[in-house]
Amino acid sequence: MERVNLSAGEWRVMEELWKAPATLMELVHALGESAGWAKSTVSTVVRRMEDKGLIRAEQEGRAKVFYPAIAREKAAAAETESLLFRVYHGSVGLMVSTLLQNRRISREELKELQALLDQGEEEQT
Amino acid sequence: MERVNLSAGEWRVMEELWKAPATLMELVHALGESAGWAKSTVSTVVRRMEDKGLIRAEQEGRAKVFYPAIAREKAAAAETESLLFRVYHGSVGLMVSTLLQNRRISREELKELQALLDQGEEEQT
DNA sequence: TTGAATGGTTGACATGTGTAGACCGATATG
DNA sequence: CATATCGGTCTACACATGTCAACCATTCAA
Repeated sequence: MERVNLSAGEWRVMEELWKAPATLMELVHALGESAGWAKSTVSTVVRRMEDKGLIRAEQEGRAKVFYPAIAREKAAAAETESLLFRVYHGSVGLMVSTLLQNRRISREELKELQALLDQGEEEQT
Repeated sequence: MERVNLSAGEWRVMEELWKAPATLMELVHALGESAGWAKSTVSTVVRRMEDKGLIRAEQEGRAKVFYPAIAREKAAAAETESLLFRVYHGSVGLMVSTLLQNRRISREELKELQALLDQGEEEQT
């Protein structure tokens, strides 16, 4: 269970690659639009991420195609756990309560959450 | 609604100050034990935090006493919201579901969460 | 009076991250 | 052929953060 902890910029890149693997130039276009990054910015971030093993590249014709090397769920879980302990000392209740206090949550979403909890209860049995 | 976003080190300091306001030396002792920080490390981090307005100091006798300048709930909420959007695009359901998937949650905690949700439902009415 | 404790301040270095300009070779196209 | 585009590398800078050693002035106890 590796300790992945992505920066905001790294998340942007991963988001693209989780949608679909892409060449550097595809990333340049996507992130140029969505993040306003210059080509060299994209390139640098991508290179550093490859060095770290967050993504990997495969030569495909003239261009390299980049793939995520970690699953989105894994990265999301790692970030979330890290925050859970740093901020809430591991208390899920506190975290969820904060989450709920800070928004007007829709009736539908409440139902969904309750369903999630019920599911958790069953598994426990 | 200021954008507070504390680093891991800053959290350690704030944790101490949220327990109770403290002098630099009290922080040095506490963080020396809990974090293994040298006196100068504590001092530097504290100074930078004061510059940023995260904490404020009041002369009290020979020593300055440091106080948190932001509430814990505010800081916690800011971090949580930031993660919620960066990682889950704002979906509370996804976030909670990840949280639940990653642990065996106790029956009591489940009850608590359910109570939280029920409360949310009432408010909505 | 001298040495330890109190209560600091300063300057410095390493690493990670955000950001990009300059440059370069290959290829496609007018 | 010239030149634009594709696909990419390299170097560099700034700022935040983690980390500390060295230094200093004041006070208090032995």
